[in-house]
Amino acid sequence: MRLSQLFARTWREAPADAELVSHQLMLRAGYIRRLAAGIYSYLPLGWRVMRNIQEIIRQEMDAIGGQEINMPVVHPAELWQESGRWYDIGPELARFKDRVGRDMVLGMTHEEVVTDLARREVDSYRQLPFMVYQIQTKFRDEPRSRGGLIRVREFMMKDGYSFHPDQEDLDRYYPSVCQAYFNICRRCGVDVAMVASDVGMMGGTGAHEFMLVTAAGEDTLVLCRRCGYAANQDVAQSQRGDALSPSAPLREVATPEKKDVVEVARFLAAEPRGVLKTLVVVADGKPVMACIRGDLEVNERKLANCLGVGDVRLAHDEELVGWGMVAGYVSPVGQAHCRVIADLSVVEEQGLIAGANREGYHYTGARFGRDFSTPEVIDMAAARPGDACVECGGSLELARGVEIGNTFKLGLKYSRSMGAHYLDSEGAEKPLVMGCYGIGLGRLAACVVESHHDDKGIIWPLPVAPYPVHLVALGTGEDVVAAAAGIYEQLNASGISCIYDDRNASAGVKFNDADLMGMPLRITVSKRNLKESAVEIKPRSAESASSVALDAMLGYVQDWIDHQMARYKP
RNA sequence: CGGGGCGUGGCGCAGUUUGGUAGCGUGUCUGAAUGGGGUUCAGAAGGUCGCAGGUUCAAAUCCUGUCGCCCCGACCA
Repeated sequence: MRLSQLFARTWREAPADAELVSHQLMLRAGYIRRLAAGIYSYLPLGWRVMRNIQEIIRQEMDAIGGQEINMPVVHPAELWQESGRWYDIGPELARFKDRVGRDMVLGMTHEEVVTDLARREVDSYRQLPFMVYQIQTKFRDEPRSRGGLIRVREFMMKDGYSFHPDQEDLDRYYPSVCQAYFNICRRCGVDVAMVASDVGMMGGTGAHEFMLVTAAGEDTLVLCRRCGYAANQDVAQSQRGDALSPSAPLREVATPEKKDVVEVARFLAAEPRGVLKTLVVVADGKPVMACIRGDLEVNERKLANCLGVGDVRLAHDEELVGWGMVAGYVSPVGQAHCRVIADLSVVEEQGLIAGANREGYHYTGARFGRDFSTPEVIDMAAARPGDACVECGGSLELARGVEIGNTFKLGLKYSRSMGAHYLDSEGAEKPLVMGCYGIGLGRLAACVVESHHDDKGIIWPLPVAPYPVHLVALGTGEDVVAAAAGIYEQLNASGISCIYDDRNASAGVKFNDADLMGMPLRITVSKRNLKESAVEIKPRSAESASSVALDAMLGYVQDWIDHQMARYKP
């Protein structure tokens, strides 16, 4: 491709509203252009990256028995009503009516459609298991898109769905998908962490996310360096430390104006961890007292999952009043009206400071099982850095991550609600057991850039680079132009695709654009080198260039490419 | 949806407080010189100042409304 003809231009400066490096560089180098909030076009260079990523994904999905299909973008609402998500999902599901007034949706994912396919096609255990996947555009009307390609509304996703006769078969297959995901990310040059994750709106029995660990990430991860434990904070477990509070009789003490944990603890000469923190949350419109040791925070996602509701929120002060509660002095001690749920951290404590359910007073010496109780003891604490790992006791760390892909054991959620059955070898009707597996391609591309750039531009790993070679002709002398054109032809004839900077521009402009666009190998043709019958070859990732004889050029490039590709081989 | 901010040639910005009919850098086009890290000189094109009302002799500037975009939060397969 001649750069003079390439449909894209580079920008010297990034638009002011692009914050992430990947966003800035992909805009500046002419890979993507924004059409609307969270909606992007891919220019030729960007699309070549996407096609490379697609091909890697296809190879890895095919390698684990995947069969590529393509499902519609537009779905009739009835399918989503059958699964229940028509009612469960809010405005991020784009809905519209067709010309005859029929409700339709834009597919944000394809469980319904693929389950519908499966129930029509599958009758017998002999057809199981199988996995189908597609690479296709999705639309989710996110409340807030951000970060360039990291969080968008319209996006290309690889979504795969596996169907199994039973849970054991899904459990057997699931690790091969995870391995394929590691392979995909490694071949794209992205180092990912597989973390246990929340099952979210998909429902199901287990899930993992594949995360690029980066400060630009939106999710909080809990990691143990010692044993490799890794989980999204929304499901992460941790040890809370031994109970310390001494046993004491329950006694009411005056704590005027002391409402929050820190104030109360200080007033009574105690530590925050000697206080029983009681949050009143609203779940399905009803109040629940969530009790946790004072030094810990509640993770609302974990709490909501334990309560079996979509989400919880803190109650407003007016709501508390309506329920006869006193803000700052709420407590499970001596009250019988409100559902109480307790974190594991409070069970062993012998004498905690707790609210007295009246203005200006707390109890000391409150003990679980004696002064208050609930059958609902759960893990709702947010893991903290430095907490002990539940697996090995090592010290946990917190990190941020970008979710590139996810894997879910869906189980029976859709086959039940949509009636997808098969007959087993005994002739008994059984529901299909499903897994589903997603990867965001644009997000993966952005993560490659986040992982591979310097202050001058992108540094593409060879397998995803739009072109392996960036050929630069310096000056407009006839000999240089002729030599460069010859090399261009030679590379093309050898199947090495190449971007050829044939513009009448100065060396600085060409080098800067080459660095910005980030092709792995740069070949420079100039009068200076031509005198030695040589060209200059420089890997984008290297500091300096090598002089290579003209007649050795092709072999050098081919060897370099082969050597690089070997690093990324599955 | 809550909080904050921004809309002025392709991109980055000034001008808005104190109304007087739009400017700088970069990019683009033409010509010339230059030719190893965004080179130089000369000339040129390109803007209903997001949109709609209103105030005024006069609005980028003041008022009202509206749309779009960004950041933080809520939300998120």
